[in-house]
Amino acid sequence: MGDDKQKTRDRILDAAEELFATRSFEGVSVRQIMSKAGADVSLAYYHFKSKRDLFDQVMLRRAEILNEIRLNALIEVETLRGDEAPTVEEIISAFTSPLLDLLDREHDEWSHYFQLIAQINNSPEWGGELMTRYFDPLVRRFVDALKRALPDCDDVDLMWSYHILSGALTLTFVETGRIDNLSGGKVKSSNIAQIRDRMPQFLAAGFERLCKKQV
Amino acid sequence: MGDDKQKTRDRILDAAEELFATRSFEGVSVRQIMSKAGADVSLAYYHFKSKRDLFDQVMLRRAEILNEIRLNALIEVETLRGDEAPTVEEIISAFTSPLLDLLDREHDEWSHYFQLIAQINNSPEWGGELMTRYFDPLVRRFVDALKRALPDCDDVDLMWSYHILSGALTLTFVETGRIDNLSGGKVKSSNIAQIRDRMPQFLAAGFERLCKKQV
DNA sequence: TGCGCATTTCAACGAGCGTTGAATACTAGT
DNA sequence: ACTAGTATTCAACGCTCGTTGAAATGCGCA
Repeated sequence: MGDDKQKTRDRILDAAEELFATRSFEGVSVRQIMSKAGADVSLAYYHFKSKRDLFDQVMLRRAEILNEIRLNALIEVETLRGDEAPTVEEIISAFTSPLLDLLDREHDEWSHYFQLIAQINNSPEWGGELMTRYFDPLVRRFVDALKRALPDCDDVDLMWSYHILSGALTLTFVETGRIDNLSGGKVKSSNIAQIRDRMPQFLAAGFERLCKKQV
Repeated sequence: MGDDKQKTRDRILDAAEELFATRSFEGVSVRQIMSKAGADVSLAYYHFKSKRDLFDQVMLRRAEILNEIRLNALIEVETLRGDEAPTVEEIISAFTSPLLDLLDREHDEWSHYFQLIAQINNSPEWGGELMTRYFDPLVRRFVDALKRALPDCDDVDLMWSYHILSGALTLTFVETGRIDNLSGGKVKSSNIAQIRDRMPQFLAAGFERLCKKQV
């Protein structure tokens, strides 16, 4: 009955994903996860080696899908242009839009995972190792594309620009409602359509100003 | 001996600040904090009402200092200009540079606090309420200044631009070493001097492009 | 029907958690 | 030297934690 096995395992992963995302790794107990998953505590240790292993599997489950989608988006803009390099905005859009689209169109399935990413990306303890492990190859690929679009850009400028990009994208994943408050309700953090095109526009302008100044 | 009281209380706050910042609220026990502070467990409950109260006092201790420094920086660029509005870059710089300067010049004293800010800003559970409580008045003041510098800017563009700014600044607080890896060691996340001027330059370009497009 | 295996339940372990109350040490003012 | 009050220590509470081993269940196949 390998079908039920998959079903239970996935229910545990779903519950863990949501709770880890909203309350952090240490802020949630295995018992709370299994209670949300509707299964006995010890089943967690039948399907996973430990709480930490469960966490790693939560991370891994969607990372591969994500990397493939984003890589395809980059390849698409590159081949579309043929021999000449894509614009900075097109590259950035290939990096950010797949995520924002998933957050917009398949919100229930992806929002918790993105929140989890945001949390570990901003944690000194987890951020370095985990983000490197799961996303570095893809990021290098994008940085290379940006270097080709901005051939005269200094490495220091380029890397700090990417750093700003990364921070901006990350915060968008966590819908704290702060922007709703600050705008007096006129702007909603849940309205991803609003940020989808603005994000690459804003960031491309930054890249270009920083990289052009010493040409 | 009100002097020793202050000394012990501050040692507890220092230890708590560092541990909360690196391992999160739930990831650290009161016993671990007091062990680092070199004092008995129950002293935590003599100086503070609860673990949560200790956390709040850690947040509060530096928030007021920070708000004053940043407000003064804004007032300074405003009065320097006299009647005409400061440039977008000057306003952004007044918002970001005080923090980056503290991180650079008084690293040991401020780095843990900034890491803590980064962590709660990216937490859906804490981020909304705590950031609003401690920093919203100041943020509103800066957003108003930006509105004056960009009078034709749509509110939606302006708020999302601020959102990007906030995410970029936040991630800079947490030194995960990712940028070190990605750049092959050529760029160091600890080298705040490199980002100090690049951050406002980059972000001002973004604000201006987003806000000018529908004029 | 019964064997073998994957899945699930039940009960428990030692450890650490946040928190408290009572007892002790210290020190400033008389 | 005595007192008042602040600061610190000691021992313990009830509870939850992550994890485990053994027993029970369900199921495809002989």
